[in-house]
Amino acid sequence: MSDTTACHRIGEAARLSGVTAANIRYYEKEGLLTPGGRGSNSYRLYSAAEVHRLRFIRLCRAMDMSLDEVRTLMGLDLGSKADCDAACETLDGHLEHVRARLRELQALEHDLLDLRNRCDGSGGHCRIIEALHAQADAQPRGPAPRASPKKHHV
Amino acid sequence: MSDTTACHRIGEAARLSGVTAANIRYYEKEGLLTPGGRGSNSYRLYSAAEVHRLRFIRLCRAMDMSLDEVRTLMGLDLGSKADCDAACETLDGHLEHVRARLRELQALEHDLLDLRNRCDGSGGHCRIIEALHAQADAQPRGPAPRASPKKHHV
DNA sequence: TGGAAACCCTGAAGTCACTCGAAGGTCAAG
DNA sequence: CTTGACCTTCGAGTGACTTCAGGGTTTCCA
Repeated sequence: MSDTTACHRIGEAARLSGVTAANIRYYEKEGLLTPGGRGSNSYRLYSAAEVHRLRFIRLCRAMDMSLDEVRTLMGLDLGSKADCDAACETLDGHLEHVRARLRELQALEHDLLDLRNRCDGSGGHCRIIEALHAQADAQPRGPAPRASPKKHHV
Repeated sequence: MSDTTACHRIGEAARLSGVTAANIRYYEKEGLLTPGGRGSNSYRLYSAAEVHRLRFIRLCRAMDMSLDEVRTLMGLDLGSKADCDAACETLDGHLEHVRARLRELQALEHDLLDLRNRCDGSGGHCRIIEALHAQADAQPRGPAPRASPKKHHV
């Protein structure tokens, strides 16, 4: 099952998978897709299996995995115990990362609301900017305040 | 109060503000910091006020604002009604963005957990990869699944 | 006093995951 | 025969950094 079913051009593959055409070319360049067949006009052609692969990638990306993680995941063998462990590990790492970010954002929302509530919109002088400055002063000096200035992706 | 109190070198300013030295230079290059005084050795020197400004930036970044938003916010005048409105608008837009991201991440966590629970670690064959493939197949074809492949920053 | 470690400088390039633009080739409908 | 939708490549741009190369300076300890 390689090129017998290769029938979609890139635009159609894009519509079917939800990945833009430009992005599909990018994934190919990045080695997430093996450069499949081409028509006589040198247009790229995609089989249903390749569209599936694209959808798989999009799904992983929607889950905020890095392309590296996706590459790892896609290289795994369903039957192997070692590969199962690898998949679990990837997922666990990922889950932790998502949760950390979730905690950060919740704290963030709280802070932002707090800040927002300082302005009654009545035209009296604005306490928002004032408050931000005060907070900056109040920060003791710790290495990261609460939402760490992202070093990780996302 | 300009250079009478300019006493910290970049490393110390970094420690005091929680912004790395390289990052401080970057902010200066980006115009978020006015290029303050230099010592006879051409080392940058930072006053307490400048350290404060750095902390302010870090706080905003920790709240996931873009440097552009920070620039806007820093240019505002505390007394002006128009500027107060601008601050509120920035904050509101920002709050909405944080909340949207929060919703996405919650859905994400759910999906990841779901996926993770498919592997009991018992050594039977791994259902995680299988499940991902199945999901990719099940995806109807919509333009974005749930967590939109980020076009916004963060 | 000497020399190593720790600090500072600049400018340029690398990172990630795209996104956009220019300049062109191909194809079906009207 | 032209119009417009599609496809091709390559190169550059985005944001917010980080890292590197190749130097100069300062500080500390023996």
